[in-house]
Amino acid sequence: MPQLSSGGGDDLGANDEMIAFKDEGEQEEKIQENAFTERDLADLKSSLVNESEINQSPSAAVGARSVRACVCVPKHREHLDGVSKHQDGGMYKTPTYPGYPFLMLPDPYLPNSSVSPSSNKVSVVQQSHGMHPLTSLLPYSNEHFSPSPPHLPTDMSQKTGVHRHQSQDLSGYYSLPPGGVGQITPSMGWQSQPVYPGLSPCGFRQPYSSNLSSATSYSRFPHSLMLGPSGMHPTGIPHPAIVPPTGKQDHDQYDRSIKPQEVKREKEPKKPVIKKPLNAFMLYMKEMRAKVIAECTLKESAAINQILGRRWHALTREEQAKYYELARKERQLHMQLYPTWSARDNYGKKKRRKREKLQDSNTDPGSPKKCRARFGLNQQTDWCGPCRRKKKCIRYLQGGGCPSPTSSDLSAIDSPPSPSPARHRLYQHQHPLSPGSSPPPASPSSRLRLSPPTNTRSQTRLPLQQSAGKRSDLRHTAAKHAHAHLELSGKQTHGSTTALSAAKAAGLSLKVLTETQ
DNA sequence: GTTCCTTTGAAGGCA
DNA sequence: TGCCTTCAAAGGAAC
Repeated sequence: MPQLSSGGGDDLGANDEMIAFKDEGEQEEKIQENAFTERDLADLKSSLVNESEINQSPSAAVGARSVRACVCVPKHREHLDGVSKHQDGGMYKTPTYPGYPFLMLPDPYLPNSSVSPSSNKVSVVQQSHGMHPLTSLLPYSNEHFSPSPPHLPTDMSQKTGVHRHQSQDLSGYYSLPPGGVGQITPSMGWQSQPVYPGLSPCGFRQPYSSNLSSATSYSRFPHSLMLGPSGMHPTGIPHPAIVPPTGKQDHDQYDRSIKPQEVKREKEPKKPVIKKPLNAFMLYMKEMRAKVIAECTLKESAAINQILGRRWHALTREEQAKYYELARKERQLHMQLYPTWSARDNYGKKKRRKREKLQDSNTDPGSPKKCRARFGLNQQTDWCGPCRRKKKCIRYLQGGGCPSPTSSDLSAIDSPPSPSPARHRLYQHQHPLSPGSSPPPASPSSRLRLSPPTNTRSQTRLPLQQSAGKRSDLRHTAAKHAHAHLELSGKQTHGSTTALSAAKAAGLSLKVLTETQ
């Protein structure tokens, strides 16, 4: 795991944090800075039209790459290298993101995001799936908080705005409070820093000009989440991390604010949910997902994520460092915006039922706690009977109750040394093919898995076939695609740790792994 | 409509 | 302090 040395320290306002990104696009930046003309704007509009046409026939855009389908596997090694290079380029140089990072600021949350006026430079058209999440870095530039850009066309937001939804009709997306951010055109939002200085009808700029002048990232947060008093940040600036309480679906409803749902929503205002800032891997996934989908014609996120996890490990430290740095800034910004927010605030949304179930387990004879107590096990250190879980009894969670341990279970419990699951995985990570190494504690579901040490999770994950369990053949098929992809990549990276881990993650047998080695 | 799957990393809670 | 859990994104599939 690349540990960032945080060269410039963690101070949010450090200018050095912007240097790296500025260097990459400095040339274009200067050019664009001087070249913004009405002609550019016209080109921009034209590009928007073109993009719109492209979006109407996505197959055309993806088709070429999709031809490879799952056949992308054979070229994997090269592909991987290509991806790595492409990532570099994609992040900073590739023509896919012309002028990046200063010429565009598409909304990472906007599938159809095309351009952004966020920069006081000329925005350029951006393919939806090509939109670069690292545009989050853009706002970190002081430049975006410079005084109101005189060259910014007044109608620019209307032409090049960031929006989050597929529809071309922007007018209906935003129901913004009068006198608030609503005065920002729909395309303006978190990524429209250049607009802040001039806007601020609701005190938009003031809170930020001081605190976030040099290290801010709004890009990840959808402008569509610009909330009224209930959802707006105390600073008066709606942070895109704020989402309606019930998640994506509500979010969509919220965006399509002219729909009747909003009326109902207004009647029942709910406390907005501030999402967690994305970590490095999540940022990486957001960027690479589209590529993987196109290359492998996979649609199932689970399979895609496996590949992405594999590729993540294949990245160099420098490549990963970019994402770690971005994630760090995201967290810092998030921390500044919501100093009182805690990840705990969002606990229980998805797992509420499961937690309720766990709570119930405390009163159930089959609960892990009582299970251990029943068999005289140490509540903290001993395994919970047959499932060998420390704190949760898998069988109980499956609904079968915590069974009585068998003799072998008890012997396993008693047999010293009994490494903790994490230690066991760490050992396996260090000695992946160690003859005496026993498999990690069985877990029927990844939901119940134990968290391995950092960067070892994928290497110790149960084979997908197991975790898939009762999944349909379709799901298996999708997963197998990922497996095949991973398998061959593992072979082609012959002997590499990452290949091994990927192969293991893909459920390859030890025999296969050995042969691969 | 909700949950699961799948990944890694961050953060919080618990013992 | 170490371990464990939950959430963050994504979207198809299953329930």
